[in-house]
Amino acid sequence: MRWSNAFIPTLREDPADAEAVSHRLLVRAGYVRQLMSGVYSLLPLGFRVVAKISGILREEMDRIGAQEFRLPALHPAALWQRSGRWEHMGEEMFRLQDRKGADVGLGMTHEEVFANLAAELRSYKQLPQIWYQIQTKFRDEPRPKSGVLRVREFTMKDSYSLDVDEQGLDAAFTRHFEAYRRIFSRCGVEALAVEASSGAMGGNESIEFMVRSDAGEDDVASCEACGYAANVEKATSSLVAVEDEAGPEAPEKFATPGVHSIDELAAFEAGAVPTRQLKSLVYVLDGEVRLLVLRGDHPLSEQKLLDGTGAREARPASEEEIRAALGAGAGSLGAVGVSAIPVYADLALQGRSNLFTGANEDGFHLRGVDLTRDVEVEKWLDLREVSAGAPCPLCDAPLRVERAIEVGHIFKLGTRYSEVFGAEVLDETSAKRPIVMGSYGIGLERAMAAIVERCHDENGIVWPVAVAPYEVVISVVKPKDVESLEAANSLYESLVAEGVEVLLDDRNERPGVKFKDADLIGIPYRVTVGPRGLAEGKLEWKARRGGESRDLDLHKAAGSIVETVLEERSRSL
RNA sequence: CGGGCCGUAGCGCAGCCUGGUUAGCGCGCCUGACUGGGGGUCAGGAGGUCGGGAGUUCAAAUCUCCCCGGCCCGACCA
Repeated sequence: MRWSNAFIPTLREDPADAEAVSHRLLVRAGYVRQLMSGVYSLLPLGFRVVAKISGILREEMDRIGAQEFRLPALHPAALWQRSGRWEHMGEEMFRLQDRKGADVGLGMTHEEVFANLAAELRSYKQLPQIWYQIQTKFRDEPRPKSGVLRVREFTMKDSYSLDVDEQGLDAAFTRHFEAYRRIFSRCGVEALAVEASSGAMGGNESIEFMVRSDAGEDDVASCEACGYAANVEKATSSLVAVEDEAGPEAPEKFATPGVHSIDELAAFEAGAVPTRQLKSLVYVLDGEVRLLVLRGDHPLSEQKLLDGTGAREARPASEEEIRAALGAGAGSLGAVGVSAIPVYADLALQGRSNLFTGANEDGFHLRGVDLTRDVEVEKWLDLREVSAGAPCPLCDAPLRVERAIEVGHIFKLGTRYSEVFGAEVLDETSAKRPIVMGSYGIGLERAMAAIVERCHDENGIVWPVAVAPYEVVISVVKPKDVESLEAANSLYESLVAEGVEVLLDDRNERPGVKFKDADLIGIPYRVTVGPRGLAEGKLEWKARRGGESRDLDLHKAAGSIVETVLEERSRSL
């Protein structure tokens, strides 16, 4: 491609509304443009990067024996009503009506459509199967953000495994796990595989692939010592045995005027450090009021609460609901003697005694509380969100907690969809068995943005060769110089003939502009052709990453460039 | 859905509070010249429903109301 004919609208300044690095750079370097909130156009450069990622995805899906489909984006309501997700997905699903007034939804994911097709499978002999597609998904996100990281319309590679039994699913899951490792490694980013909550997808096991970045929306706990890694929605820490000093025979009430928080009670002279306090939270789970108790310094993880109770919705109780349930306001709540509403306590509190908590009377607290003796705990649950430094559940080393972008997610779905859609096969004994499914996704534009988050410097993007829109850019310092232009053209032709992806910067621009643009758009290698070098029969070869450069002999340049590029390509296979 | 903020040329912004010539600036763009190894210089030029509508006023980018769109924080989110 000749730059003079290309549409690469680079901007000299950062776009005003871009915060995240990937957002800023992808817009500024001319890869994407916003059409409306959460909806982006991929410009030629962006499209080429996504096409590179798609290529890697197809190769790795092929490698595990997957077959590519192309499924509709337009789905009849009836399909989603069968799985119950027409209602369940709520406002996140884009909905419309056709001319006959029939309800139609835009596909957010394709479990339903694939399960519906899988109903044509008859025999275990036809299994296992892995089906996939690379297609546009629509989700009416409440808050699109960070450029192309969280959007309402995006491309996803979604695959689905179909097996007769759990062992088959385990095998398909493992194959995907390995394929995903290869995919992200080939894309040039380190993706951490972490245990995750399955959330609304159902199923019993899921692993997320996370790329560390401040622009991410998830927190990941990881242990350098043993390799444990989990989304904080799922992560636990080991329980440290605590020796509480002997307390009184029974809880003692004492006045705590003006004390309404853990911190205030810690600062109160008759108070106690947060680790000796109980945090009491009133929550409404699917309409039922519950009292949750955690250690004073432990934050509640709402996702764990949902996962642990099986509730679909959790919200903090209102001031009125709290008063109705416990007779006091938030800030003076406690679980001692509470029997009207069930108490769920965090596992970290088991066996603790001599603790401080609210007295369910405004302005009063209790000390000397013994969980076992004084509180009627209905369920002990893992409710706390782990924080940095907490001991690893496997080896007790301190955990790290970091922001990360979820670039891939693999799920064991089970038979939820196959049962509903009648996707059943006969096994060896002629018994009908629902197909056991798995579901595996990767967001392409998000992956592109995650790569940029990891691969950039102050001058712009620094693409890994495997996903770069072009592998080499030839910058012609003085295009009006006939000798320069001829040398550049002939190099360009030779490289193109060898299958190298080259961008020839033949624009009538100052060299500084060309260098800045080349750095900005992040092409891995740059060849500079100018009178100064040509006078000595040389071209300059420069790597974007690291910046090292060397002179190439004009007549041997093409060969050595081809060699380098091919070597770099093979490295990511 | 709650809170904060923004919409003026392709991009980045000023002007608005305190209404009043022809709405400015930088970058980019077009023409020409000089130039050419990290966003060059000079000369000339094009480009605006001031997000939309209604209102107040002799007069609205500026004041008022309604609407639309966008960004950030939170809630939410396979």
